Amino acid sequence: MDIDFILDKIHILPEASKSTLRACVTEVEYSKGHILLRTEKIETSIYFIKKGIARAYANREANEVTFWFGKEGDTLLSMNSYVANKKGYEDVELLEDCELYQLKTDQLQSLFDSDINIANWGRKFAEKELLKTEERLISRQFRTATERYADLLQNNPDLLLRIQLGHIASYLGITQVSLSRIRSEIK
Amino acid sequence: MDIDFILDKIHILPEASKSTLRACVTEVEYSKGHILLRTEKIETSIYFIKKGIARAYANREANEVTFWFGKEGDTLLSMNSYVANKKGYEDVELLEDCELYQLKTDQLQSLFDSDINIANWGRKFAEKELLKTEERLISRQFRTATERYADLLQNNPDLLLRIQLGHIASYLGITQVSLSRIRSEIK
DNA sequence: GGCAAAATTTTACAAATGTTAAAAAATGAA
DNA sequence: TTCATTTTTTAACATTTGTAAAATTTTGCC
Repeated sequence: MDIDFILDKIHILPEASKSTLRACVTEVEYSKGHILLRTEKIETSIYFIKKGIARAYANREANEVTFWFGKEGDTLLSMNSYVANKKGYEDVELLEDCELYQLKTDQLQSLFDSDINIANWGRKFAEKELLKTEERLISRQFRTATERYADLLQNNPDLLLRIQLGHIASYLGITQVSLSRIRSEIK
Repeated sequence: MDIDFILDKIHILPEASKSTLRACVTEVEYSKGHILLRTEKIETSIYFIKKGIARAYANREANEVTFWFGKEGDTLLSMNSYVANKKGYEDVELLEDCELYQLKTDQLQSLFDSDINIANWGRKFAEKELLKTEERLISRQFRTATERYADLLQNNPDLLLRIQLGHIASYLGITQVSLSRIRSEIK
């Protein structure tokens, strides 16, 4: 997935500003299983996923809880590092070999102060992520695990094929045994 | 709670930009029980709460589910209207007589295009709301209803005194009967 | 293909939460 | 204060979801 496409999908940028922003982006590759972001670390980059999938999880006593999946075109970042310059609460693991666009946050921050188009691009980025996050919060409160699984099946069938069910169950907030029960009832 | 304090709490603004923004703000008052935002309506204003509390809820088949409380200093808006200019999924009811600062979103949008400081203020606003929303999402996934009640008791004890328990239970994602059980075990 | 390891499903039982209805307590208006 | 209304708690039972362990299926590698 092309970097121009990803940047414009967030918010259309005038060509001059887009060139400026694109000039800060570098490409990196990591293998499946690589831990890209680590809890307790202040991350200094954000990433756009060119190819591959990843999951964010946090440790809850003995077991880990997955709360985010990202795929091609999605943005991968520690929200706490990006917004508040604090340690994150999540690890991010690559679930496939990944190609990523990397952007240093300090460079982005100075562009925010000098280029109003990029400032508004950053605003739209946060706003769109906010809307997605609020929708997920509401979905979690409103819909049963069965309904949320059906949503996933409808809207992201590829994730179900690419990600193992233990992680999906954790993401849905249920045990793998419950997810198996749900799947056996649906089919 | 003063408008300057609320604006600066989001992101410090140079005095000139703050005056510009403040000039767009008007004060309004509504009584307890007033429905300020309505599902299925594209809202054209956002509000800052000077005094009072409110809740956002959506209808889930027969019963309504509360997913947000706001109090003094909080921002009250339909995220879907503000970000995507679409109908919201929530009603917002005032739970006390309220004094509000009102800001028309079309005025704010044009300030975003002309004043880089206000654009970055809007960016920080979205980013901070995003961080809060992500933390709530994770808390909902990680913590039991009992723990989330304890959090509320610790961080927002005033809400428990000001809001009836049926709404609190709905916000925590449990029935009022379960909340009563939790309360009887804690005390 | 065949084997070992990993992932998924199934089973049986335990624990937590929901439902419905009734009792008790708190609130507010005359 | 008193009474009616609303809110909160309690009780009994049904349903859902979790836990632990075993059985089955899938995956990856030689």
